Amino acid sequence: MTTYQAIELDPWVALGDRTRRQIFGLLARRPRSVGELADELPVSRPAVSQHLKVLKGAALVQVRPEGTRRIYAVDADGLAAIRSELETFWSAALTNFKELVEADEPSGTTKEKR
Amino acid sequence: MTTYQAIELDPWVALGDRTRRQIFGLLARRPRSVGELADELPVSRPAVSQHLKVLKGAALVQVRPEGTRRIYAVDADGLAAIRSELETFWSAALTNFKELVEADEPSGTTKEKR
DNA sequence: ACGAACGGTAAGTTACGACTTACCAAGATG
DNA sequence: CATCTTGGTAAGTCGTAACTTACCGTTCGT
Repeated sequence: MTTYQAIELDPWVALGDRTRRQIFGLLARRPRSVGELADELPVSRPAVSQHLKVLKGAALVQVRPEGTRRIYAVDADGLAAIRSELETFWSAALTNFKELVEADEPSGTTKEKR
Repeated sequence: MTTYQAIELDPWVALGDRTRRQIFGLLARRPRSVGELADELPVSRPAVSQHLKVLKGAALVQVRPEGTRRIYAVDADGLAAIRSELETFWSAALTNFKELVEADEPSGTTKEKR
């Protein structure tokens, strides 16, 4: 229990790692086996395995057994989840900007003095 | 030179941290000073300062001096950047899914979700 | 000018994430 | 069955991110 063996359900944390984002990018292109991924990355196969575990814990990828191989693919639902969370930030920020532009706000929600 | 004082330009890494995502979420709602942020978070003010430095390095926030206070706000461009990167994953995955669906129709390979 | 408010930086501690190698389990293949 | 392939897991090392407290520079108020 030294590493990210523990359940990691935060997709942001999962994609926060460069290597995992690379893996995710490769899988977005097309599903691949663990070995295939490792071949295209500068890390060992076990490392890829561990990263996949995190991505899977974050519901960003899915596995499909195929003989002795495990074919990984991106999980559309998980991707949609983090996407919508980003949209939340986005719309909140946009709303905020609009209020700033309008500059004079009757409602007391915007003004804050301290 | 102990911490994230170094330039951090990766927005994914920046948002990978829970506290920073909280800060970012607060700023998305409305701009705030460092002290205001620290008041709403379970960490010290210097910690907030350090997180803001990372977010700024990732071009996710902007600063505006106002007296002795520094008003931080989300940077629309930075947010747009990470947003479009996510869209890249999204469209790639969608294309991939379509290919998969179109690919195996004849054989006994049926629908499989999750 | 003095002190308080505000915030950035330094320095140091601590926890944990990202690797590695070694080993083990399970399915294909002869 | 023996063995090769494929991958997940264990154990351990190492670097660094996320905190803390202490300190310092600025700007405002009196």
